[in-house]
Amino acid sequence: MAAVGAAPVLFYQQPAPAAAPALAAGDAIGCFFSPSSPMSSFFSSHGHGGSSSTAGSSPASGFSPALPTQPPPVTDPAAQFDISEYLFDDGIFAAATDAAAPPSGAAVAAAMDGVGASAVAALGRSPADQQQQQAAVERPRTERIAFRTRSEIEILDDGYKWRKYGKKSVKNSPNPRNYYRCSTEGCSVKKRVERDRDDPSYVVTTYEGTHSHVSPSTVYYASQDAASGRFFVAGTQPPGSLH
DNA sequence: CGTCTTTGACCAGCGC
DNA sequence: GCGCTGGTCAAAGACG
Repeated sequence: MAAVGAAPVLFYQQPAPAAAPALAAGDAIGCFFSPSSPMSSFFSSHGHGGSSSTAGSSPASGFSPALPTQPPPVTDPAAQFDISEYLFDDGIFAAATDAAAPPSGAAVAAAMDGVGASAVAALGRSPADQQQQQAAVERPRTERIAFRTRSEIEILDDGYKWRKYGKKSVKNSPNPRNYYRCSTEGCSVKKRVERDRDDPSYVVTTYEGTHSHVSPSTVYYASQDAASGRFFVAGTQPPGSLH
């Protein structure tokens, strides 16, 4: 399991672009969120990663395990945050800050793939919320996953380009909920962002659906220096377009 | 000028 | 049927 690469596993699905080209010995291809992205820091710093399936099946699954484990540090203090809880399709938050082993990339991918009971994540903790969650479970399944993060900023840069399309005040919460849609043409992924009603220092981000494209800021590593072990960034295009 | 945000209106689902 | 609530639409304005 790669230390990075959770991002494409989470947010990428078929149809895939052109298959990755054959690699020379020592080559490695990987990706992670934008170097300036706090999300990249999250995924790599926890050391859990993405798929390890055969290269070439899709850019989302063809990453070598031999990847750098630490992207450039996030220097903007306002952009730094602590991931606190993951929310999977059973609607249960799993603490991450104290957990020795946060959920694996495979587990997250499974949640995003809708594998499991409901594929619906509800944020409720009160009885009323649980009723809402029950209702949500009975609605048509949607790939949805939520993160509860401690952050000063609400908009966590996950590498994708989002367009805000709505803002709504939510019952029992003093904080409005913001609605975003992936601005890439043909991609219907949505996300909701709101401050936690109990602790405004936390931001609850809920992703719905899977991207039909790679992240615009995905970084691909084209080669690895044998002596230093460092990777060379090839660009922001899928491996198949590098030649 | 193109893109994005804002914000009020509208719609659908649900409970009573 | 009615009201409440969450989610979405779309026009207008802001911004680079």
